[in-house]
Amino acid sequence: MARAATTSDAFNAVAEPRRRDILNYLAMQERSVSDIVDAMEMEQPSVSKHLKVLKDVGLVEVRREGRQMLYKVNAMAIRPLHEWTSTFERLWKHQLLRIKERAEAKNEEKK
Amino acid sequence: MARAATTSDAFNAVAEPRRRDILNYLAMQERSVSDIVDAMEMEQPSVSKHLKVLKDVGLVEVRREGRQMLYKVNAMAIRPLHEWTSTFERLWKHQLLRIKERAEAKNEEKK
DNA sequence: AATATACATTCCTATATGGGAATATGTAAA
DNA sequence: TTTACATATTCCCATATAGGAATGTATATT
Repeated sequence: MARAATTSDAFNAVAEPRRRDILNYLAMQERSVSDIVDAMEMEQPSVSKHLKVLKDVGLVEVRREGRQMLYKVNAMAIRPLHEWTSTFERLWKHQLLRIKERAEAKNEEKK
Repeated sequence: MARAATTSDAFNAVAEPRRRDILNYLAMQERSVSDIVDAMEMEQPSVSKHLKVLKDVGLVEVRREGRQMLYKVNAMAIRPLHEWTSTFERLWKHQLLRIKERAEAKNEEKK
C-alpha cells in the first residue's frame, strides 16, 4: 500500500509545509488566489492544487466574487489536530518540570 | 517532486494514523516492540518500520533491555504541532461563539 | 555451541504525490 | 463577440511510501 492520500484527512493535508503556509496566510483574512500566489511566491497552478486539497478536507472554504475566488480558513477543521496534540501536553509539561528541577539541583551544587 | 519524506518532520510522521495509534499507546507508558505489536494488531516488521520513522523525527526514544527494545514518547517533539494548531484557536472559538449567538437568536424568535 | 527469542532490515510493488508546462474554463471588459 | 483576466485542470515524471514476505542481527537460554 502507498501512503494515504493527502485528502484523506486534515493530518495528511497539513503535512505539506506549503499548505500550512497558505493556512497561516489565510488566518489573517479571506484572500483571493492571486493574493496567495503573490504572498507565497508560488506558481498559480501549484496554489490552486494545494487549495483543492485544503478544500477537500474542509480546511478552507471558497466563494466566488466576480472572476476571483475568495478563500478563507475553516478553523474548526484544525481542532482535531489541536485536540490530539493536547493529549500529550501533560507529558511535555512534566518533562519541562523535570528539566527545571535538574537545573535547580545543579545550581544548588555550585554553592 | 514527490511528497516530502515521512521522516522530514513531525507533521509528516504523524500524518500516518497507525503512527498516531502507536504514540497514543506509548503515551501511557514505555513499551516493548512486542507489546506494541500485540496491542496494535499489526505485523512486527510494520511496527518496527513505523517506530523507525517516529525515532528519526524524535517523537520516540529507545533503550535496550536484554533482548527487548523499550520505546517511549518524547512529548516535546509534539509541541510544534500543538503550537501551530494553537494559532487558529482564536478563530474557531470565534466561530463557535457566532454559532451560539445564532442559536440564541433563533430561540428568541420562537417566543 | 546450538537454539530460541526479540527486533531490524531488505526487497518488492501498487499507489499517490508535487511541481512544471500546457491547456481548459469561467467571468468581465472592450 | 472578441479579448483579457482569474483560476482550475490535465499530463508528465521523479520520488517516497506502507505493507507483505523473507532474511539479517543481537541477546539470552540450554
